[in-house]
Amino acid sequence: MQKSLARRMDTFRSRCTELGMALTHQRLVIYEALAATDEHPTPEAVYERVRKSIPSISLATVYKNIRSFEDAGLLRQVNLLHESVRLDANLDNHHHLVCVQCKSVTDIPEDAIAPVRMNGHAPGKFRIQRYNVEVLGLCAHCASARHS
Amino acid sequence: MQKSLARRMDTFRSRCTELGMALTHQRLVIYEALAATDEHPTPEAVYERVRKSIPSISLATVYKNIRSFEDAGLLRQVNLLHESVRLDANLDNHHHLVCVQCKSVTDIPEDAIAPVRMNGHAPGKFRIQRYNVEVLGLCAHCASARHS
DNA sequence: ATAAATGCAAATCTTTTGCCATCTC
DNA sequence: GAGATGGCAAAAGATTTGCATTTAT
Repeated sequence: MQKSLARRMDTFRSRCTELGMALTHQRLVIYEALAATDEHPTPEAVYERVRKSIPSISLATVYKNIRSFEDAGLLRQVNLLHESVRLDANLDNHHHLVCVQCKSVTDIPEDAIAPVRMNGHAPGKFRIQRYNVEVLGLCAHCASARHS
Repeated sequence: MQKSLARRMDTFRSRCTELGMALTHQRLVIYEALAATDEHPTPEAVYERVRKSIPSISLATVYKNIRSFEDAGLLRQVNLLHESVRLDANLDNHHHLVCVQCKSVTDIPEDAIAPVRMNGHAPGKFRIQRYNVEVLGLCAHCASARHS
């Protein structure tokens, strides 16, 4: 079951208090816009939505808060993994090891991972073509740096 | 086994010819820079590398060619999935259905997918934290639009 | 010779920053 | 009232575009 909007807002409020983040009107509206949808909006899209209730809000404020929410663990980027576009000339099907710390990306062959399968029914009428697995964790280097 | 650089360059040449793309010096050098590494460089990084052999090359040329290579299926973005940053307030562990056509992203609960496991040994000394699965394919809407 | 590709500069888009006014605690 | 936050405008970055020149076929 998905967490209800009300519960998410509660979590939001407590976490803000916990971190000493002021509960401003704009913050509440921005977070609600995010928590109320599962459409993975862009910052721009969030801005447009929030503008409906706070026409004077600034795009910079939206960006600043998105940042704060990420830092607070209240938000994730769908691709939190790489700071910018990354390219890959390896056309063989493969998966990635992504270091959550240094953001390095390492290819792993497709067969290094047990075949992924949906449990039961495919959701909706989605026509599956392939699976992309990102293995998140700490690379050897970052893992050992932790011991310092 | 990974395809050798030489083989990749062969594929590159044939595909270019096939598509009527001129085999310019810059193109060869750019593609080689990409094919010779698995470091997932940014466009900027590619530019810097290519500049070593063609100091006069323009960043715009690098961008233009990256585009062409993607279109030609000679290159993939690691996150080919979304055109820009996408946000997600759903903090529960979950996976994504990504429509390769309309780029829509839909959450699916973690347990909709059979637990992912590495076959045998974890590569290197990578310390695995969690798995992120992207199920790529066509959403119901785009799948049906195909029949037109 | 023709069509495509390059290089350059300017344009566009996205995201961040600095600073003062304002608001929360 | 002190410190955090918002708004605005400017800055910084990333990517694209237009156009004249050069290059591949």
